[in-house]
Amino acid sequence: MSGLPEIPDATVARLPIYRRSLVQLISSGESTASSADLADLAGVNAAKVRKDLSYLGTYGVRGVGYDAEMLLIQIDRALGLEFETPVVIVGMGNLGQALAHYGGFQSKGFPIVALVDASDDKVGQEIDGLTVSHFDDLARTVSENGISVGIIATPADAAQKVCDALVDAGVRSILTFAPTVLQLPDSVPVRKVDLATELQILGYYQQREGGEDAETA
Amino acid sequence: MSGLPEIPDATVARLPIYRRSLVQLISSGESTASSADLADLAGVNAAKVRKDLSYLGTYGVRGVGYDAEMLLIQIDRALGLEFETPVVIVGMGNLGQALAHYGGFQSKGFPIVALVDASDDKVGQEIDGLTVSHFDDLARTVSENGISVGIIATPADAAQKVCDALVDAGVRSILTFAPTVLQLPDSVPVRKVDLATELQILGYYQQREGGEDAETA
DNA sequence: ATTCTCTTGTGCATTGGTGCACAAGCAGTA
DNA sequence: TACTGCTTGTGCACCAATGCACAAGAGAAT
Ligand SMILES: NC(=O)c1ccc[n+]([C@@H]2O[C@H](COP(=O)([O-])OP(=O)(O)OC[C@H]3O[C@@H](n4cnc5c(N)ncnc54)[C@H](O)[C@@H]3O)[C@@H](O)[C@H]2O)c1
Ligand SMILES: NC(=O)c1ccc[n+]([C@@H]2O[C@H](COP(=O)([O-])OP(=O)(O)OC[C@H]3O[C@@H](n4cnc5c(N)ncnc54)[C@H](O)[C@@H]3O)[C@@H](O)[C@H]2O)c1
Repeated sequence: MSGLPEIPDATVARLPIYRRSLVQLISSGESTASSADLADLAGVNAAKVRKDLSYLGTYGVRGVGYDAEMLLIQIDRALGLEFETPVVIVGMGNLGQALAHYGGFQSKGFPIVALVDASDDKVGQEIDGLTVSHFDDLARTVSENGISVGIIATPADAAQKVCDALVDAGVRSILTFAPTVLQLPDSVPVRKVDLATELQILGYYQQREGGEDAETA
Repeated sequence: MSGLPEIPDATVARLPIYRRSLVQLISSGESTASSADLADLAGVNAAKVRKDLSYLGTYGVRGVGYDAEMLLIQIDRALGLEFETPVVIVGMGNLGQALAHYGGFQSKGFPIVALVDASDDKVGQEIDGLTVSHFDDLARTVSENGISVGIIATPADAAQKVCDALVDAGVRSILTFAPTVLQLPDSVPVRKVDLATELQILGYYQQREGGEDAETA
């Protein structure tokens, strides 16, 4: 579809960090950003920054750096952030409600436009200006609102069912908090956030305290 | 300290998934687990499972598989899960409160034993059986409770300060939700969970919808 | 004892990621 | 125009991770 040249996974995972760093530089008045500046703010090697950015095209100027505004536009284009991406949260328990209240998604281009739960306790309730709708109406909720991202915040044992329903409803990518492996078509990308897993990973490095790092990929 | 042979990062990140799969097999009555079983539940390649587990030692039996209970013990030993690891949450806003209410940490060996905030609105409040203590008392809170993990759930601009305070207080590893790069000594491992970043990564893969995967590392 | 079946453990080739080091090239100055 | 200072873009060598493929070994059956 897009004529872009295929960006390595490791690079894609860093683009949002560069973006954040860049926004920071811009808001502090800089109009150009060098790879060294970005490397510093992003906590990585400057050569890596340059190689990563080179996948977007040749937007740097030797001897000067990158034009900050231009680079931001290019990163946004690569990440598909030119347009807003509406999100639905499924599962309005502890976590789902915290996510619904969080303003950070809206401001980053991912407005939360619908909330869904299966429990009668939750359905109909108003949370942060949105009325919780029923899981059975998911397909309609998704299509009516043009939703393309689904966030799963249900217990693990409901996650696969919710996942299937989201895919059927036409959601194009999924972010899950449920600690379980989801089965889904290759055409729908998933990211998993599992907090207990993160703590367990820390346990390993903490145990052999003494230096090795534990970078989040 | 431990005479263990140094486990690759990629393997460490998968051990918690194997652990979860193993617990699942055990609770469904299995007493042995083959690499194929585990691979299936964990959503990875069977050869990878075997190579990963081989870093723990030689606990499999050819023709049979792994003794489930024994393997669980070995994974727990590698991850330092033999003993409970007390946790403090700093920042009792939306997210901090959701985390405090979540029972999953306790049951996975990471009891939340203290809650901290800097705002007078929050300090003194009781949440889930714990009284929120003041940020200025962090050092005492950490040492009195033998806390070794700190979770940062404050806004990004307070995160570095909180991080420094946690390290000074003697915390041995950190999990942060603040969307910012933290500066801290190599001896203290960190893991970062950044939800906006996750959504942006999904944006890339969604844009070039058509097959490439987007595995969480 | 021999054979057959099943599963581990690992050697090896391949792929992906990292970072050093340097030539290429722009801007500003004289 | 020629020179200087700075920063990009990338070739290259290294290291980590992946997964195929197979020999080695365990147990069951005959
Ligand atoms: N709360 C946390 O801080 C936290 C931390 C780490 C992981 N998690 C994970 O996040 C998930 C949610 O956690 P939580 O604490 O919010 O749980 P919760 O029990 O508070 O909320 C779960 C919600 O999902 C709803 N639900 C159940 N089945 C559903 C279905 N089929 N369709 C729609 N909604 C359904 C329930 O009605 C409930 O409102 C869990 O998988 C949990 O393991 C939560
Ligand atoms: N809520 C979410 O769903 C969500 C999602 C993604 C990321 N995050 C990130 O998690 C962090 C917390 O988000 P939130 O929505 O809970 O924010 P919040 O504003 O609701 O809560 C922040 C809390 O931190 C406290 N605080 C501020 N400075 C402090 C300090 N120095 N020491 C101790 N406490 C301090 C505040 O008093 C407040 O109670 C933010 O960095 C946010 O970007 C939150």
